[in-house]
Amino acid sequence: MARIKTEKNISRKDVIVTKAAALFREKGFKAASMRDLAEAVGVEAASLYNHIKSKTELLHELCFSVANRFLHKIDEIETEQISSIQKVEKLLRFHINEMINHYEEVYVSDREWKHLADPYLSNFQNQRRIYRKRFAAIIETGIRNKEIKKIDAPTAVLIMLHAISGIESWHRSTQKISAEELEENMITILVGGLIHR
Amino acid sequence: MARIKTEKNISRKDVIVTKAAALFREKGFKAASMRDLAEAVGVEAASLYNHIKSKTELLHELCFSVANRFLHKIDEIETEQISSIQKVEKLLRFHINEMINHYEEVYVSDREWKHLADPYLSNFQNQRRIYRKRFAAIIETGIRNKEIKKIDAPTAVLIMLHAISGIESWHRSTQKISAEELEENMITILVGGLIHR
DNA sequence: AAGTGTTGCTAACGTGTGTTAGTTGTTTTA
DNA sequence: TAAAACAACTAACACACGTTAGCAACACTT
Repeated sequence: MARIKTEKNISRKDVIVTKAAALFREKGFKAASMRDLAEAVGVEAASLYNHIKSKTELLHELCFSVANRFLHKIDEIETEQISSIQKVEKLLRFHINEMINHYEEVYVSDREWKHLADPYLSNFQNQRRIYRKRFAAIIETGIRNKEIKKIDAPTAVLIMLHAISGIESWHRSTQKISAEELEENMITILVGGLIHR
Repeated sequence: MARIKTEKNISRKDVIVTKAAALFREKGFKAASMRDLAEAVGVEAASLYNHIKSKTELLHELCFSVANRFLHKIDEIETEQISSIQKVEKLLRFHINEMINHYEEVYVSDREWKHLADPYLSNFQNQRRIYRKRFAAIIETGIRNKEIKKIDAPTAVLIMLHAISGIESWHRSTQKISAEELEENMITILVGGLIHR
């Protein structure tokens, strides 16, 4: 009888959630079936339900664990005594590293949250909206201090966050530059722009 | 008997494809059912098949019509006698306007192409890869001419293209800045960067 | 070694899916 | 106005899906 292998401190549920992230990323939440997931885990579909409540529960867990990591980080950054530009850069670097190191979870949280069911859906959307407002507030402070150009802050946030989700393409490309190079390039372009002066 | 209304030069198939774009954008390709689509069109599900071959055909049409518009544009821009930065800006403005004015089709083409079936899938991926290489080539020329900073061109392309897909959030936000403002802000940030000099 | 909870299995249910067949009604053509 | 082409309908099929019930095998405690 095939058992789900676990190492210490990793529950069988964690194994399932992790495999689910990879699967949802690859196929999309709706297109990924519980039978697919079972195969990836090495078990029959019904057996999954000894560890999880439902397919959507997997999505909840993924989306909110990612969202919470970002919320904690912005909590931390807001209180630091550094310039706005430095705050923006720090937040961006965190996003970039999350996308590099926890690719599948972050990607799924970003693209598949639409398939959450209420009340989780509204909750998630709220968190997201608030997070973006706080990000925009940092930028607006920077504009008032003349560190940052006079731009529409929400638009800037939208550009930054979506630009980072492009790391998806980096992950899948065959000729990758290193993670460090990627990070530096993204910061250069997003913060400093394209034009050579 | 409920008939699909058409105006001149718009076939019933076009009506279906357009409604499909809106539906696929809202729910995702997999989650959108033919019965949903039928309801949006105002007809029974089976009736759709008098006009289309299959559900995936709808996705093909959407993806490739969008892809072709971008390919034509880059053909045009490549031959122009302007600086690399100007070419980049022109291409970006085209992307932005496509995203503003043909939101649903562009969005679906961007996010749902994974659900294409071979040989369409490989075909689409190829076109996409080639398009990005041509975009990167423009940037590399700019770098050699010292118009553009020494950055990794593929990374720059990835940032630009994904940043633009963020216009999705603009579409759904309640307090929108105008389309013109959006365009100018995006160009400012993407081409000129964040830092005030 | 016995007992107990855990984790797996098989079988199956109910529902929703894309799609086809066959028919009826409507518009266009001759 | 009759015939031909088109576009809608109802009914149904075959299949894949998420999930549950009931039972068997394993692992750990005492």
